[in-house]
Amino acid sequence: MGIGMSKEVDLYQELRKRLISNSYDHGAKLRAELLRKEFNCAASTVREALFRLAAIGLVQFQEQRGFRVPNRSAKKLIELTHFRVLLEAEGTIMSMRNGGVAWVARLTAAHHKLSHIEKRIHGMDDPSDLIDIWSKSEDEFHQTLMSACGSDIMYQTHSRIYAQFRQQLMVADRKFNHISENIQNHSEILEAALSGHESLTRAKIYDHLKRHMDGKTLD
Amino acid sequence: MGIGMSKEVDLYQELRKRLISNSYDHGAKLRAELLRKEFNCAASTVREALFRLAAIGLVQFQEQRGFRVPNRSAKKLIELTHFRVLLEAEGTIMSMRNGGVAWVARLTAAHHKLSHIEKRIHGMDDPSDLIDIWSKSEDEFHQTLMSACGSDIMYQTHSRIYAQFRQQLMVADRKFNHISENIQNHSEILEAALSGHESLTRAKIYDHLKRHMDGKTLD
DNA sequence: TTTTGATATAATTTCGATATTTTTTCACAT
DNA sequence: ATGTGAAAAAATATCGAAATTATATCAAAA
Repeated sequence: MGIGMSKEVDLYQELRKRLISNSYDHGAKLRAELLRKEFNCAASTVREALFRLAAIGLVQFQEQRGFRVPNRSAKKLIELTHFRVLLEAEGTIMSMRNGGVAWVARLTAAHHKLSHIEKRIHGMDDPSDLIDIWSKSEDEFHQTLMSACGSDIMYQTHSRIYAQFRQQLMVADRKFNHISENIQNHSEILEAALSGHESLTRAKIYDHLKRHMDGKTLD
Repeated sequence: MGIGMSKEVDLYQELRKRLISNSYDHGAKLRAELLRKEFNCAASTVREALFRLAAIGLVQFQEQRGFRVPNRSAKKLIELTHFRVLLEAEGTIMSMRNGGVAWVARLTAAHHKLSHIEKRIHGMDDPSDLIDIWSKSEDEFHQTLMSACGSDIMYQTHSRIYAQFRQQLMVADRKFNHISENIQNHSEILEAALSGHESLTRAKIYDHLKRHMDGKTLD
């Protein structure tokens, strides 16, 4: 537990991790009472943490009916993918215009890290130990794309949408069935962004995500 | 007070109204203790309502430092305007593709209502009594533009951004200094949308909002 | 005068309990 | 069997107070 961190922050962070990594069944109720016992705190503390998670769309809140893990659906995944493409394409293009060398450096570094991990995963039988680290790296790469767009509000929105997108993805996809495709995609996005070609960049971001647009990448 | 409405919902709705209509100074602290007295409820009830308002960006929350009304700034207004144009243009085009006659009917009706009010305002010396009703109508018109886009997530995001945008606007703008411009803009957006011309529609939405992109429409 | 640190004050966060609402259970009637 | 409604159980929402943390005050030292 970090210094200055309130109990709620711990709760929030822990639950956030669980929700994004699909530790809970979709649609499952998040009972304040159970969490209260597990985390050894008051019910209202749990409640607050859940409200904050509802704020970013990772849990669903219903008046007088508590909190639950959002249900997964093809429709939702398609919507999230669409929106993510829009935000990420627009944000990346803005970063290309405003980011300068500093951004290029950060992006190259983030890609290098991600690419390294993805290549290791590619040659493994059981890469499940690397899920967490890959997860963080891919997150970082996509966030870096947005990071120089100059708009806090777009950056934050993208980060919410990305989290919800990940929450919707099926387990099978986390087994790296498309790893070689992904390696290719990430490289092409980097190349396009560095070349300064805006519509090409937009197209490469779309290519990377288009396979989620038919809703087949769900459970 | 509506039936089945919890205390918190009342609080939430009331505070939301105040925040959007700029009843509080920007940057002002929202002390749970004061609100508790005013609404005759517990501090944690206030706290929850404030968390939910923070979720949609209408109040700012800081760990161990409570809640405050977000500060206004040119940067923020410019960001919000940019993002709103992106969302509203994209959403309207999606509505044009998917909405069909039902959407066209709803949009025409919403515009008719708005246009009627705006014309009344145009001929008045002191239109301050009409602020609330105009506010609702303009909200409805812009929401209707998005309403058939087929993406809940984009619709909800737009509605958040719109609320934050309105929160940022200066008082002077609420005195209808640009009313004749607005009447023109709204008509042109409607026309473009009905004509099915996508890039024209995009341009008209941009035209409607571009005057906020220099940050001069602040206090 | 400015800075530092101790103390007092005020605000926020957490708590455990109570009140309210929803959901489940089960006897009874259709 | 099926549906209805009352009672019990479980879950959620609200409360008032206690514990924690930040902020203001002010005296002493640089």
